Amino acid sequence: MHLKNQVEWTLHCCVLLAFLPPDKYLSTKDLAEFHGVPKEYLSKALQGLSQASLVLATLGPQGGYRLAKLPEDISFLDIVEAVEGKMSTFNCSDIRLNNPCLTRRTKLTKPCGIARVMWEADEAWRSHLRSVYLSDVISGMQVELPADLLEKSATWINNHT
Amino acid sequence: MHLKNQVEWTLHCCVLLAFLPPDKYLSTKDLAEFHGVPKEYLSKALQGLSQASLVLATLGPQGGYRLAKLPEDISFLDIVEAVEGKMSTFNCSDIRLNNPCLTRRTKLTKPCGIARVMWEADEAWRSHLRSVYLSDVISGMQVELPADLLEKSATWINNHT
DNA sequence: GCGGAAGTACTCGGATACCCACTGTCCGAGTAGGGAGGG
DNA sequence: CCCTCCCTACTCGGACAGTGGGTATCCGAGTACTTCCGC
Repeated sequence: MHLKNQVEWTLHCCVLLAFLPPDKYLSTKDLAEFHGVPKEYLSKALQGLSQASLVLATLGPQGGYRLAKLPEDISFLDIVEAVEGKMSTFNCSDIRLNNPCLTRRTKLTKPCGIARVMWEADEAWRSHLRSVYLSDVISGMQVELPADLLEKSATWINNHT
Repeated sequence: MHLKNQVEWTLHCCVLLAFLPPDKYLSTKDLAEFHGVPKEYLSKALQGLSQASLVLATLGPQGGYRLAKLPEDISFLDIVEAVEGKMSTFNCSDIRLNNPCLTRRTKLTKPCGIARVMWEADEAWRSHLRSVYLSDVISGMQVELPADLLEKSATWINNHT
């Protein structure tokens, strides 16, 4: 069990896009350059965000992506699920039905107890991601990161729009 | 992100082993037959449990596996980590260090804020798994499952030791 | 000088190869139980 | 009849192939800007 690299890249891209002036766009090329990741592959991850309506895309020169919503309205779960999918991490294949002691008549109404625990754990994970918004980490960064780095990054963004 | 099938198999095997009379063993062959899964591959998963000292193995006729501890002392996390490993689900490759605005002097002491959130979510997942013990699901099964199924399964186990 | 249309350059989006880890399988090392033989 | 030794059969453990999803890449469809031409 392992999250894709794309998740990390996408999260960082969203943070960067949050610093973008309104109605401006940042291209995949610039996003990839800023984070030092392969442009073409990052593009595929951003497609997921676009399909999930988390970002807006525009073509042509000066085109690219920008956030479709405010950072206060985009949770980590939104981004993670846009890339990883909404499928549960645990897949119950109901192997209890292979129990040789089961007769035709015995009915198992409730879902498998083991699967229930695993699904609860999955929900605990998602619940935490759902509780953290993009704006939260941005506020944190503005406190923790050196001021000059934030300023230089902001100007870098402005030079690339 | 997706858990291996082996996790499901292993959890069910542990539950079955909990019903085993003390000092008796159940072979991989029987465990595989009971759950309808490939014997050879299940063996590989049980090796993980053995290396994590969750089960004891014995060779020869009448050999196999039995729990090394009481069901009250084996958490879901123990089993999941024995199969999936203790590695975090989120791998931070520190792409923030590729930021072109970073100078040689700027120091980033704290870990990446994004990674911290993802690690917290991972910990929430593990925390839930850590709070549920094998004995819990067994108690639940003894309430929910039909009595005759439990009895037949118990006799099945006794016939295979 | 101004408006419009064509051309161009740049963007996203989907379709296409490559590679590692999960899945599945096999065989060898080692041991516990059973049986035969001797006392 | 009982004890000991040997043999057999069964077990786990690690080493060996096959396949699907993640990783990386490329090219085509579409658009906004720019430039040029005509009025």
